Amino acid sequence: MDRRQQKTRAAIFSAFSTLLADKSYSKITVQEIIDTANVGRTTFYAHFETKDALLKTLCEELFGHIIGSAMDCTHTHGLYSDKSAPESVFCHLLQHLQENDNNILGLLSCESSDLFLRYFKDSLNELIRTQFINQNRTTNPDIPQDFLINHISGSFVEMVLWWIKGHMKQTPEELDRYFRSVIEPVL
Amino acid sequence: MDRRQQKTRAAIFSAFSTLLADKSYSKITVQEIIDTANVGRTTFYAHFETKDALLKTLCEELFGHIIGSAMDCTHTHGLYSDKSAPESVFCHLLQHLQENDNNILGLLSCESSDLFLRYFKDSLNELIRTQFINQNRTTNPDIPQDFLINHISGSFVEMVLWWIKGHMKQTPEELDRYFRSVIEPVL
DNA sequence: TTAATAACGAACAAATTGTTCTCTTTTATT
DNA sequence: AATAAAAGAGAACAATTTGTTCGTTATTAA
Repeated sequence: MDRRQQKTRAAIFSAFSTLLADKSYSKITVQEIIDTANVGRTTFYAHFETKDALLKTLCEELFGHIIGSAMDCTHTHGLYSDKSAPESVFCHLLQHLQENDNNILGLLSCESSDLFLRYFKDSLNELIRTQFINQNRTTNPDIPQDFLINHISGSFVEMVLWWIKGHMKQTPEELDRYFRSVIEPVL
Repeated sequence: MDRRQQKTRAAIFSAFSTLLADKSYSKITVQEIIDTANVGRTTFYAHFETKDALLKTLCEELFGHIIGSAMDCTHTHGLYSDKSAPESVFCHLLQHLQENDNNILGLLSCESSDLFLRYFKDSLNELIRTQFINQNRTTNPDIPQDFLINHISGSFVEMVLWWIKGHMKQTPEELDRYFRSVIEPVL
């Protein structure tokens, strides 16, 4: 890809992230993104059709990366490494979040975090669903598997929201313990 | 209150709900609300400062009502009527939702459902928190109560999202059973 | 009946959006 | 180093949208 395109793209993403740290997605205008990124109006529209398209692309890059790494993790270890293991995929994910790659935390702490967490949850659902299918788990037959999968990914997302809201006082390991203590009993 | 004010207010709320059934909140313009409600531009702004203020007021009216009724329910019965009771507050809430007062379901099924469910969750959190305080529950001391409260209300909201997404195939009683089977083990 | 008040409608400036030009700069390639 | 292709800049644009300010008309409560 042309070096100019890369630079422009990076500038727009960076500007967008910066703005998101300050104000909610809905209040950010294309004009502001253009000004902050310091690119021409035409250039922006050459790269992204709308502000929504920009958001979508950003989410795809971000969560594609983080979930991809978790996928690798589960392929070798399963949802948990083993029954007594301190290292679950969830812990792995939380650590990834805390490392703050690509300022993902900035996005998840911003006013529009819901937005990102929905994308996150969709990816998580996939991750957990494949785990269930691979492991042929024997769950309570009275409870639909689909419900359980949604419960797990949903609870995880809600936990992350709670974590962020409380300024991330807990370590990923602590959170993982909390999470397992409310999830494992239902599996 | 002046009869004219009531009518205007109702017309705006109704127009807003109608529009929300068709398109996402962010894509609705004040102009459309004005046109649909068939009120003057000045009149709209005399009632609500912005579109956001309108949304907030609508949410307050809606969830104030539904949670208020659940509050009454828990004051007499507690979070569950008794250990083996088929009637939990959650069931009560779900039934309320299904009855579709004020077209609340229309709002919760719309593209902006997240928006409403956040309001819903905040109210729920209050409801559950007061329950915990009143009952002096003896929960696992290693897990913060705050985490548990968030887990419960969060899971409930995620379940409702799941329910709506799947076109509400289940009855409130079924859902209540699912929910209790994943929540009671952790209490 | 009357005084208060709510709604209406037109017009307004300012900001935003997405597009279409032309012109300049930067690439990759030969 | 020369060149053709691609990308960006910048100005101008019509169309919407927003929130406000008028003066006027209708409705309400007393």
